[in-house]
Amino acid sequence: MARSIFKQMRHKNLLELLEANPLLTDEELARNLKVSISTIRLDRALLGLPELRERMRRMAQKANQRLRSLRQEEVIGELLELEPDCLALSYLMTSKEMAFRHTGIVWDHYIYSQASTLAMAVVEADMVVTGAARVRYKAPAHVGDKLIARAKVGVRKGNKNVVSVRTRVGQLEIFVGRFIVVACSSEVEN
Amino acid sequence: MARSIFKQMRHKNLLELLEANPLLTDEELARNLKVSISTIRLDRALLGLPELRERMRRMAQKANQRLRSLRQEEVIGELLELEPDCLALSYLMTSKEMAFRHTGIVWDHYIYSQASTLAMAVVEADMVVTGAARVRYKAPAHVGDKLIARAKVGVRKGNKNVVSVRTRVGQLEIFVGRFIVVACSSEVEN
DNA sequence: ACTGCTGTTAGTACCAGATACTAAAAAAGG
DNA sequence: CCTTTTTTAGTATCTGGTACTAACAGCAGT
Repeated sequence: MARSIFKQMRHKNLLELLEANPLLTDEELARNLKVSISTIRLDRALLGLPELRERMRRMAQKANQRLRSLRQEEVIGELLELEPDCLALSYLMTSKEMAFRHTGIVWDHYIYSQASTLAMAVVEADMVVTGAARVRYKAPAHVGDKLIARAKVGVRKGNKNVVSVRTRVGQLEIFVGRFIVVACSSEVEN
Repeated sequence: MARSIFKQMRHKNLLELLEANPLLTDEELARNLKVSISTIRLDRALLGLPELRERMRRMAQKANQRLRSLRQEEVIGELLELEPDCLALSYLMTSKEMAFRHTGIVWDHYIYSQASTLAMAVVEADMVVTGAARVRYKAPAHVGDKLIARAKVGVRKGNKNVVSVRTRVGQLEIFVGRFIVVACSSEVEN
């Protein structure tokens, strides 16, 4: 029973190592954790972690998609719902990289970025640009908070759309913003 | 001599195929170009193109770096001047990673981030937080533009500071923002 | 027609980093 | 001491290659 604690620790370390650097071979992992390659393979199997090549393949594929897909990945956060010219919903998990050094308070520009990209995504046009915005941060967001942003399209005047975005953490509303999103009628072609 | 033209064409096609999709195996490339695998290998050797795994490895590494840089690189730009509670100046070189893929127009949130972090930097306090902002993007910034942001501290009411930020590219003013920066008297210690 | 050269294909041996599986050794616990 | 868990060792096999050798196709020049 005592050993299973070592095992759990090793699994935790393994996950952390791969999180930090997914490009480690089993051999390097083994050296790092001071166990045999066999053990690493066994642990990976138990944890359902794919082999190096598969990990590389996935990262490469993701990178590839990111380079040409635009809409999906350029939205900061994960797009959960989209009804063009009406509303949109996105989810952003905050990590410690997004926070102020030691306070754990998330930088405002991450919240802004999620809101701004969502506001742009919800407007259906060949090309969109943020023209202006008025934003208010009602409460600080902390590392680990799950930010749910909801965009609603308001009035439209010519090529200008007013999009309201409200961001919540649980029940608490932490951010309200109003974006003027300008639709440029494919001024610059693809 | 006539065949060397075919060869050149094939090399061109090979390069284009790999540009479009770097995740093709030699076998797939061979099928695509209707030659043998040997020929593909030979061509790759001649053109100095790495094998699939190496290509994946490079992409994965790049993706890894980019993920890190996007999140960790505190987008501030370079602080050129700082006179606490008075004014500050920062410089941000825009790269293609900061732009909307096909147009070369820089995402608004990068411009916002530079301005916002500068506004926070100029306020002298143990801890600062952006409370609200009103921003206007007057002209698009393009990849390669050097953004110069200038922050000026305005009125102060209690722990709230009004900071104006103006961003220029050369002579052209592309951004104006007014930030409410809240100084928290070290509510959360380091 | 013979020779020389370029370009292409085929085939073999080998490698890294794995999987999948079997077996055995080591470490506790009872 | 015996049982069970955990770890290690070893073998066969796979993929997507490298590196190298050999053969063949086709045309050019003499």
